[in-house]
This record gives sequence, structure tokens and C-alpha cells, in this order.
Amino acid sequence: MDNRSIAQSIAQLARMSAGDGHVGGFTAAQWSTLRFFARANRFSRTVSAFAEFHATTRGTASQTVKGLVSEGYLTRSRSDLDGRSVRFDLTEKGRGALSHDPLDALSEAIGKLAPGVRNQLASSLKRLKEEVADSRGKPSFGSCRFCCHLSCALRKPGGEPSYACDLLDQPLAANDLGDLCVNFETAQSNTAARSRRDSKTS
Amino acid sequence: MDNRSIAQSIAQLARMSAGDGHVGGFTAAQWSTLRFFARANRFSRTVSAFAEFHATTRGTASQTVKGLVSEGYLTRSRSDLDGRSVRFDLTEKGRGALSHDPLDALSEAIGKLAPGVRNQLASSLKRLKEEVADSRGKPSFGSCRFCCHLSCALRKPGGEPSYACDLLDQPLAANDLGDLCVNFETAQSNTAARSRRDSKTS
DNA sequence: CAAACTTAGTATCGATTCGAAACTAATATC
DNA sequence: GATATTAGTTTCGAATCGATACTAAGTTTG
Repeated sequence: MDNRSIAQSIAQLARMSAGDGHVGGFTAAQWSTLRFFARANRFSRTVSAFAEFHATTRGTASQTVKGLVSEGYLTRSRSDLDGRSVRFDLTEKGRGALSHDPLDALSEAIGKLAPGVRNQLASSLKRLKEEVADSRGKPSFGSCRFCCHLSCALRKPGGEPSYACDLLDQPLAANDLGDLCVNFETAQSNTAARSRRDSKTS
Repeated sequence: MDNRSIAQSIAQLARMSAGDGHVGGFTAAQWSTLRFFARANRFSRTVSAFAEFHATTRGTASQTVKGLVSEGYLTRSRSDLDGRSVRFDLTEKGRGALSHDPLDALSEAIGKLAPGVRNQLASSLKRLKEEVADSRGKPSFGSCRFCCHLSCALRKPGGEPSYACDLLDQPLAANDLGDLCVNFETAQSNTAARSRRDSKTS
């Protein structure tokens, strides 16, 4: 089986699972939006981050988000620190909608894999995501748990550790370590993210 | 990493790679169409099969195919055996267009994986595709090589083997064994395909 | 063998999505 | 303080989507 066939399998699998049109009252774009805002951390629940994640323009992303806000699945709130920034949060209604996510068919199939195979798959996908994102000069959206900007400190010996993001200089709750972040970066080869960031802070 | 996150990774990876809008002069739907007709065997290069593969309706699929025919990337020819059936074949122009496939970024990333990891990935994806397709009662589009309808005969001892499809009762060239087929079915659990077929031939 | 049904493909419709580009407003940089 | 950048929105036309209705060829069935 050649590389192209495998790549096409991934594309087909995604298409098959997400459905492309209306499933359960939402379009594919809307499902993707709900999923993103359910899994993104508080630094990443913005139109821009979602546009990056979804590989679309901010304009298109804004439209989709706007629609979901007006239907009560997301709430809109301005940031105190940056007057330009707007954060969107999933409402209870939004969280409820995700219990009928068409992607669950794929999740269940993944759950049936042997644990070793499943983990191998997860790590391969992570690797591919980083590779492709890097080649396009885009962020790959990983979780803080595997990010090089995560720092961990022990307040008192034997106590529970406290976490923080070195890049944004913000505290992180243990619960949030699995959430997606736009600023995700690995210690290794994330050349794209590095150059993107360096050009900013130079 | 939970099953949902892995599923979302697959969706994101596909989206990231295929791009969603115009890349290199083609829309996402057009790229997907070109890719399908490049890899499907002669029994499967139809509007219906493509609609199944692409998880869309025949109407939508017909539109996309029509556009590519009028632009010279596909040719249209009626079947001799079944007057309803129409087959579409990639032209040289179409084949040339695929040399700039945006999915190649993903293919290359896959090529960088260690051989064992790569094969494990391929087999996991195959498994997932079958599982999800089965749960939706749809075909999963595998290649004849792994299909339970493939039969192999040795004409003369020491000579090259000849292949055929037991289901359609048609000969298969050795070259075509890797192509995608709508009628793909494994010996194991393909209950959906079986019931679909059985209800037809009962 | 003819009526009823199924299958393959096409056409048309309105809703939605898409990217591109123009725009507002807040923040950075120089 | 002028200029550039960033976050988000709006508007536009083109393309896609699913739903539905349709034609024509093949199958089943009574």
C-alpha cells in the first residue's frame, strides 16, 4: 500500500465519519466548530484560532461562529486584556448538541482497537499533524501536556504540582492540560512555529 | 489521549491536507473527484460509486463530474453491457493535474514514518474504514488484493497466475489489483456489504 | 408479456459555504 | 505620534450542498 493510498484513506475516513452535509441539524462546518470550541483552551477559543484549525479564512470562520452564537450554542465575550480579542464559549445547549456528534462512529471504532495499536495510531497521527502543519507554516494544535511551553512547579513537597504556560505566562489548571492550544509547540522540530513566533518577538 | 481526540485528529489532518477551498485551481470536491477516478477500477468509475465514496448524493456527484468532463479532465462513455451505466475515465490532462495534488504533503509525511509504523498505520486505517462503513451500512472501498471475491488460478505450472472477480465474474489484470472497488468485501465481518448484496440476489 | 419496481444518471431549486477583499477598531512598533 | 499589524466583521459572487423531481434502462413479479 503506497503513501498516496494511505493519505486518501485518511481523507475518506474523515469524510465518511463527519458526513459532509446536514447531520442531526448541523452542517459539517458547524459540527467542526462545536467540536473545536469544546476542546480548545481559553487562549484558543477565538475566531482566528478556529480559522487556523479549520484551515479556512477568518471571514468564513466568523460567519459560522456568528450563526452558532445567534442560535444559542456559543456565547460571545470580549477580552479584558486585549480589546480586540473576543472569546467564544460553548453553552450547555452546545455541549448537549455534541452528545449526538456524527464523529462518534469513528471514536467508537477507535475504541475497539487493541490498546497498543490505538496508542501507536494516536502517536502516528500526532506526528503527521505536526509534519504537515510544519510544511505549511501553520500551527498543529496539540495539548499543553505535550507542549514545550508547559512548566510544572511543586509548591510544597508531597503537595500537588501547579502548572503554567511559559509562553503566555499564565497559570494552567491540571484539568486543562489536555485541551487544544494554538500555541502548541514541541521541543523538537517545530521550525514553522518557532520562526512564526520569533518574527513576532524580535 | 481519548478516542474523541484521536477521531478529531483524523478529521483535522484531512482538512489541513486537502485544504477546503481552491488549491491549484480546483475545489476540494474536484480534487477528491480526480483522486477517486485515478484510483478506482473499471467497475467503480461511475457517478454512483463516487457518490458513495465521497459520502454525498448522486446529484451532487453528477454535478462535479459534469464540470470536470466539460473542462477535459474526464471522459464520458456509456457502458455496452448496461445501457443505464456510464463510465468516466481520467484523461491525460486529468492525470497531469494530479501531479500537483495538495494531498501530497500528507503522503510525503507518511513516507517519512518508519516502515513498521507506516504499515501499522495503514492497517489501522483500513480497519477503521471498514468498521465505520459497516456501521453506516455503506461500502468501504478496498482494493481487490484484500477482497474476498478475488480468485486466483494458475494456468500452467510455473506460469504467471491469472485473477478474476468472483462476484462480477470478470477477469482482473494483475496491475488492477490495487485499485479501489465499490464491491470490496472482506472474508470477516462485512455484515453491511453482505446484507446489501444478499437482499439484491435473493 | 406487461405492470410495477429498482437502478443509473441528470436537472433544477434554494440554502449554505466558500475565499477574496474591504472595512473597523485596538494594539505594537518605530 | 505616524505607521504597521492584529482581531474580528461584513459583503460579494461563485461553488457546493441536499432534496426533489425527472428520464431512461433494466428486473421482478403476477
